[in-house]
Amino acid sequence: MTAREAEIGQAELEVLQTLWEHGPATVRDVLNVLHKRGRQLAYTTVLTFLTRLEQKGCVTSDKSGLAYVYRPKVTRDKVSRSRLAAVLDAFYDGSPGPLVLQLIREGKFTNAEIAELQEVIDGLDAKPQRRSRS
Amino acid sequence: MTAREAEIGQAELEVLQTLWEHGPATVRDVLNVLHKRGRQLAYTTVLTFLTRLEQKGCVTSDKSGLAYVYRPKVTRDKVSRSRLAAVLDAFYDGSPGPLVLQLIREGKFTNAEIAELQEVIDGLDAKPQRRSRS
DNA sequence: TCGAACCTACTACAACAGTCGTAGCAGTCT
DNA sequence: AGACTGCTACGACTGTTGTAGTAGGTTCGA
Repeated sequence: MTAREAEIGQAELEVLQTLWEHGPATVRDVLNVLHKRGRQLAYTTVLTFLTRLEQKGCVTSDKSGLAYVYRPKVTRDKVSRSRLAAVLDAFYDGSPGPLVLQLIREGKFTNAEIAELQEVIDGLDAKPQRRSRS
Repeated sequence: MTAREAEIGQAELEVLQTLWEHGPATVRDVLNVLHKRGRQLAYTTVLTFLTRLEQKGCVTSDKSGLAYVYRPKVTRDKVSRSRLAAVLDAFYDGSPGPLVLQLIREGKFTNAEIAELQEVIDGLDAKPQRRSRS
């Protein structure tokens, strides 16, 4: 419970994402990335988000040179896991089967993904009750 | 965009869930269900949530008899879809493959689910580029 | 018919999220 | 040294969410 990832807001998350993607960055770095994406924000707004993220334990900062450099303290993987788990608990009774079925029904998977999935699943040695190849 | 499901708060969602599970209900009905679950809320709090959900277009109400009866206007399916899509977009680049792989890696699936999944996937006629049977 | 029980409408308020402005400090260029 | 530029600290404001109280109407049984 080091970081309360659950309480990362939408806009805060955007900022955190740029850190995950681009590594350690200053406020201005983040701002530039966001601007490039068409996200118009004030410098101080980004600063606020980074400060709040730091208070929440999601990033650290150290002053190297002129400005503070922020770097993520929680991994993207961890946050995604907990977000996914939240949706899973709220809507799929915590079990991922129905979730995947829904994704399949919606045709979200590309053929390539389905093939890959097939491979991975076959690779799992989970009760090989109906596997036809070894 | 009839209903802005994105903006349903956590507590509001709890209320909406009871409507999905128990069908049309009055404020008191919902309150009873929640109390049974150990969720202690005031009557007026539930009323507030239902009122807000109605403003957001997520439920409808009609006065049949003494009290208003609320019924869901958005389906659970629709909301779960949009929630899942949000996580998908934010963390998995919109493609569900990696998401499922993560679930598998975490061992979230039971063996039975994996078997079922296998079945469903095999049943899909997705460019059978590596299917070995049938 | 009178009171208890129940219902809704309205109001309130704290916390948080999103957004930014101002003020002041530090380094830099001329 | 003075002017610029860039950075941070702090405060502020709005809207939303979670939570609830109060006031006033309606219904139903005694």
